Formats: sequence, structure tokens, C-alpha cells
Amino acid sequence: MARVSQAHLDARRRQILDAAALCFARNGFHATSMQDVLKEADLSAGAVYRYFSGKEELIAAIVSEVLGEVRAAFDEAARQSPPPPPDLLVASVLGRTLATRESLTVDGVPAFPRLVVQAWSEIPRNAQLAAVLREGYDSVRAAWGRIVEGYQKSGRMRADIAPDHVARTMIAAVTGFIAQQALFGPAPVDILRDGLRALMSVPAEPPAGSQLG
Amino acid sequence: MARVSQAHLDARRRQILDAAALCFARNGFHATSMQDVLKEADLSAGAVYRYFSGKEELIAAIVSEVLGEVRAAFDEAARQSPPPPPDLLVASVLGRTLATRESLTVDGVPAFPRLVVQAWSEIPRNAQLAAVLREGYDSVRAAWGRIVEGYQKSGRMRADIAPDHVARTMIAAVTGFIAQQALFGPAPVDILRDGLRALMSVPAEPPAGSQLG
DNA sequence: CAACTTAAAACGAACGTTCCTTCTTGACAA
DNA sequence: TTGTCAAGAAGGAACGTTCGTTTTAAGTTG
Repeated sequence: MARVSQAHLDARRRQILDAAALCFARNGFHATSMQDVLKEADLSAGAVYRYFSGKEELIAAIVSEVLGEVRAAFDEAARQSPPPPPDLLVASVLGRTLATRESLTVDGVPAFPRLVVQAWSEIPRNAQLAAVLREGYDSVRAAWGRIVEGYQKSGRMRADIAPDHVARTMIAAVTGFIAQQALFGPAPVDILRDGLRALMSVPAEPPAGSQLG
Repeated sequence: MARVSQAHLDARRRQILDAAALCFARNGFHATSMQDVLKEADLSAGAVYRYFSGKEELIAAIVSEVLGEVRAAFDEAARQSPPPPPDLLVASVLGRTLATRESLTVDGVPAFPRLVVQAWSEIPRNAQLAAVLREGYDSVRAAWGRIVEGYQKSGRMRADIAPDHVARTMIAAVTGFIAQQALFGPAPVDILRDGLRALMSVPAEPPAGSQLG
């Protein structure tokens, strides 16, 4: 096989990445051997090492892809106009996240949430990945903070709390729910949306310093 | 050294566990070699293998400890009487979680949140740990569900949403914030408490089927 | 035929673990 | 109180295995 088409090269690369993602979702990055990946991809070592310089590059490629998908989901949700209320915003980013690579399953459950958790676990080890994640996180935080500011300026949300704190809280809700999916299997997005909606109906303590009756 | 006191044996065991926890928080379970642990514990292989049958047992011991601490934090928060409102409930469990093993730091930041994420990443690989986690999660979910029911019955929260959904949402918020700490370093608990408090001030969509003005 | 992909065997390094030795300790006899 | 001894904890080199990777040869296509 010589001078194959670019499409073929791309397909091979994707085939390897998909096989690796499956193995990684099953066993984690470092408990997965290259030979596991080779077997899953039904390819030989020579073939795989033509596309990736080694295991670390394979891990980095998948982590980047996963983090990129998550960030894209957050960004897309933030671009909705007009900005939906918090419960819908959170639900839409979660739905979009869980829709990525839906066909890639391990034991019948989606592999993607597990890959997200695996990616998190890899961050402390890799400064470059950490920088990418940090950049994406900061950007999402800022975008969501602006949306929260909108809530507050339009009077839909009390204004005595830093928008950034609310943004971080909403992000925590989404990522926490992704973790739940990774650990306990899939669940409808409605759970988080409704749960948030219920919380939104609870009367909170008044702002500190406010006049008491 | 022969027939040393039980206290000494316990101290050695803890010394090994602490060293391993530090290494694991730094590099993850499987990228940490036994020799890394030996060096960190300042002990020889013979010593460590007298207390643990192997690396897997070391990992299992630490994961169990970490999950146990997290579960204890959730349980303690749920035992508060009378049950605090959601923002305070969430803040108290988070505070309690982050207070565990506070002195165990890597690069100056607490190791515990990282260990939590590492534990999550290990779950798909180990059915026994998964069962332990599942049991703890279900129990916390049920306990928090009962609290939410209390909110609803006392009229502090709209009652048209399943208590379990709210419980899962609050758990997601806490775990998501733990993940943030693991990835981006420590942050005050107040962020999550205030963020939740702000969300609680947002008027939500009325229940489906409710009469429209 | 030329160019290049794939297969497969094999390599060195690093891993987890074991094994044997050395050293320490507490118990006990004198 | 002191000296001796057995028990067993710790040390550390060495083992076999497995890993990621490289190399070499065969195969395939334009």
C-alpha cells in the first residue's frame, strides 16, 4: 500500500484514536497498554507508530479532543441569544456534552463521561494539558460571568453576589453531573435542569447588611 | 526490630499510606512506581510489602479511604438538625470535605481533591471499589432526598419536582466544585455557597400545566 | 518499478515483586 | 540490673515479566 489518499490517512488516524479512546475509557490511560490499543484498532505497532510518536502523544491527543469538546459545549451554550435562564443554560451545555461521541460505548454505556474524568486525572501530570484546560476554563468562566451579569442587571437575580461565583457554581453543577454519569451510568439531562429549577424556588437568606424587618 | 508495639505498626502503615497518597496525588495511581512510593516513605521494599500485599492493595486502600471521607462529609452534613437550607448544606459538606488531610499538600496545594479525582478515575477498573462507591452514593442520595422532601413539605421549595433530582443536583454541585479544586487549586467554600444563593433568587418557570395568567 | 504502508519479531528499559540477609527489639534468665 | 537469645521487621539486590518502542522484512498500490 503506497501513497494512499489523504482521506485514508485521516481515517486511519481516527480509527486509532477511537480504538484508544475505547481502551482508555475502559481501563484508564496508564493501565491500558499499547498492545491493548493495537488489538482494539486491529493494527500493528508499525502502523500506529506511523501516526503517533508514542503513547504520550496518543493520550495528549485524546485529552485535548475531550477537553475541546467540553469547552465547545460550554461556549455554544453561552452563545445562545438571548441567554436562557440558569437551569436551561446548564441543561443545554450538559445535553450538548453528553451528545459527543454518543456511539462510542463501553459495556453499553457512553464512553465520553469516563474520558472526561480520565482527562481530569491526567492534568496534574502534564503541564501543557493543564495550561490548555486552564485557558478554556477561564474563558468559559468569563463568558458565563457576563451572562450572570445580565441576569443581575435585568433584575432577574440578586446583584449582591459576584457574577464569577455564580458562573463557577453553574460550571460545578455541570461537571459534577458529568462525573455522576461517568461513575454511575447515563441519566437524563432533565434531572439537573429540574433540580436546579427546584433550588431556584427556595427563598434565600437576605443580603448581609440588609435591614431586618 | 522485633515484635514492636501495635502503635508502631499502625504508624508505619499510615506512613506508607501518606507517602503513597502524596505520590498518587502528584502523578496518578499508575504513573507512580512502587519505587517512587518507597522513596517518598523512606522505606525499603521489604518493609512496604510487609504491610501491603502489592500496589493494587495500596491503591484500593487509598481509594477506600478517600471515598469514605467524602461519604462521611456528606453524611455528617445530612445529620444537621434542623436541616439547613440548600446553600448552607452544600457549603458545609464541601467545607468538611476540603478539611480532610489538609496538611497533605503537593506543591503547596491540598492533595485531597486530586485524590478524589484519581479515585473516580479508578472506579471503572475495579468492580469492588465501584460497588463501595455506589452504595455510598445511593445512601447519600436517599438521605438528601429526605431533606429535600422536608423543604417541599414545609413549603420552602416547589413540590412538583422529584426530591431525588434535587438531591442529585446538590451532590453534583459539591463534586463539581471538588473537581475544580483538583484542577485549578483551592478556593473558598463561600464561592459555591454564594453562587447557589444567587441561583436561589432567580424566578423559575412555573410548573408545567399551571394556569397561565 | 518505485514509493511507502503494514506486519511481526525483538530489544532495552523499567516495572512490581520476591528473597535472603542484616539489624533491632523485647523477653527472659541469671 | 545485665547479658543473651529468638523473633521478626527492615534493607536491598536480583528476578522474571511486561512495557513502549524500534527495526527489519514483506506486501501493496499508483
